[in-house]
Amino acid sequence: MQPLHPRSLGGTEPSAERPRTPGTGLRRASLPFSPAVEDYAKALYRLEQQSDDPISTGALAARLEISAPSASNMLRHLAQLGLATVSPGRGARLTPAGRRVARGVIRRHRIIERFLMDALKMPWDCIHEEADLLEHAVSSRVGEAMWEALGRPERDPHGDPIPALDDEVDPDKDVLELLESWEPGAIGILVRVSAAHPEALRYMADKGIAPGLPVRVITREPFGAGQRVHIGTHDQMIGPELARLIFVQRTE
Amino acid sequence: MQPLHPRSLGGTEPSAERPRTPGTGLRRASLPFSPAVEDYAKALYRLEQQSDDPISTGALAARLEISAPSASNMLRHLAQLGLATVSPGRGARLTPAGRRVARGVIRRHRIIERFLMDALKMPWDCIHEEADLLEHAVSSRVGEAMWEALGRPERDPHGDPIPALDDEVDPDKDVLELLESWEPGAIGILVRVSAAHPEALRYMADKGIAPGLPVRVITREPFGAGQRVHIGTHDQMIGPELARLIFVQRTE
DNA sequence: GCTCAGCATTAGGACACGCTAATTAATACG
DNA sequence: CGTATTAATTAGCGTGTCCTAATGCTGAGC
Repeated sequence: MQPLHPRSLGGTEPSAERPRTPGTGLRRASLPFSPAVEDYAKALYRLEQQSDDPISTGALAARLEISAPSASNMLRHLAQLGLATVSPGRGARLTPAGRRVARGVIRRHRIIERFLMDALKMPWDCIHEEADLLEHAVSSRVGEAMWEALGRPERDPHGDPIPALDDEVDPDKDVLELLESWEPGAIGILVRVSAAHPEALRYMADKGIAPGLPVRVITREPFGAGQRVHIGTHDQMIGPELARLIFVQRTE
Repeated sequence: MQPLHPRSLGGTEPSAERPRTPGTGLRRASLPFSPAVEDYAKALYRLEQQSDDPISTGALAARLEISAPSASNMLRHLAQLGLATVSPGRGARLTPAGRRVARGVIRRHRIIERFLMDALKMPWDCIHEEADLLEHAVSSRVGEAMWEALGRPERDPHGDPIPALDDEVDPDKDVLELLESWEPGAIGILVRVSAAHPEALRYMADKGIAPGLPVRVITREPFGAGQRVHIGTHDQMIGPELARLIFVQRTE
C-alpha cells in the first residue's frame, strides 16, 4: 500500500495535463499527507503509547487543542485514508499504516531538532517550535540526509529516541523511570527530559541539566519540597514538578 | 497573530477567551504569510525583474500555472495585505513591503539549496524541488542560522545570488550574458545556470558543467548546431537550447 | 463608430480544516 | 427505571485557495 516514499519522480511531463486537485493550495503536491493528517496521526500515536485503550475523540481534541467536532470529523477522514479505524462513539486506533505515518513524522521531528541544535547551533528553547513547523515540509529524503549528516544519531537533544519507521517497540519501555520516583542513593544516567515545557527547558539549560549526564539522588526533602540530586558535576535541588519531566535510567 | 502558546491553564472562564481564527489549519500560526501569498510575491518579483511594466494577471497565472481568475482573486488579497498595488484591468506591482517578502522567500530558497547541496550532499537535480517545499516552512531565524553555518555564501549552487532583504539591486545586472550570445574567442567564468529545467541540470551535472568554472568559446557551428566550448578542463558541444540556460561573465 | 478577439473579472463551486450550536448516544444517580 | 450529566456526532458556517463558466472591457480592423 502506498509507497511511503514521497516524490513521485516518475513525472515525465513538465507541466499541464495534471488534474490539479482543487482547493489544495499551490504546493504540497508531492508530500503524501497533509500537515493536519500528520499531526493527527502523531497525536494518536502518542496517546496510544500512554493508554492502550482506543483513543476517545475528546482526548484527541484536547491533545491537539481543537474542538471535539473537528477531531471527530478528521477521524473519519483518517479512517478513509486507511490510517485509523474508528468505532463510532467508542474511540479510534491507528492502523499499522497510520503508525508508520506517525513514526515518520516523529522521526523527522527529532532528526530536525538534533539538526537545529547540532548543525545550526540554535538555542534550546526554540528548536521544538521550529521543528514543529518543519516536520511537515521535510521530505523523508531530506530527513534521511540530515540523519546521515549528523552521523545517524539515536536520540534527539531532549533524549527522545529517534524511531525507525518500522520500530514497533519503544526502546525506553521498561528502562526509563521518572526521577521523581527515585529514592536517595539511586544512581543512573539522565536519559531524557520532556520537551513539553519550554520554560522548564530554559531553566534546565540554565542549570546545566541535559541528557547524558550521570545522576545520583542524595536526599529527598519532606513535605514535597523535592530532591537533592547530583547531576553532572554538582548538586541541585529538583522540585517535584521538574522531577516529573526528567527520565532516568538506573545503573548499578 | 497570536503565537498559539500551549497550555493556558489559568483559564477560569468556561470558554470564549481565545479567538482562534478558524479555517486556518492547525499550524502556521507563527509564520507571517501563507505559502500561497509568498509564492505569489515571489512570482511577481521575478516577473517585475524581467519586464518593468506592471504584471498582467495572465502572465502571473501562467507563471504559477494556475487559472487567471485565481490570480485575479489573489491579487486583490495581496493588495489588501499591502504587498501589491493593483490597477484593475491593467496589471499589478509589488509594493516595497511586497518586494521584501519576495526577497525573503528567494533568499531562504537559495540558502536552502546551498544547504541541501553542501551540508546534506543531496543530488543536484532534486534540491530545487525540495527547496520549494521547504522555503515556506523555514523561518527567517532558521534560514539565517543555515546561512551562518554555511559561512555566509553569496550564491546558491546554480550561481544565483542570495539577496539581502533590502537589496534593491540585482548584482548580476549588466554583468552576466547568455553563453549563447558569445562568439568564438570570448573568455570568462560560468556564473550561473538556470534552475528551471531539472533535466538540463542533470545533463550538466553529468558533463561536469557547474558555476565557477572558466569558460572559453572555441567555435560556433553553423545552422544552429551550437557552440564548441571549453569548460573547466575539457571541450564540450553546447546546443543552443542549453546555451540559453547558461550565464557567463566576461573576463579580459 | 461598430464588431470581435483576447484578456480580466465576477459568479458559483469544490475541498480541506477549523468553529459553534444543536442533537443524539452513553453513563450515572437517585 | 427515569432523569441528569457528559461525551460524540450532525448540522451549518467561515476562510483560504483553487477551478470552470459566464460576463465585461478594450483595442484592431473595417
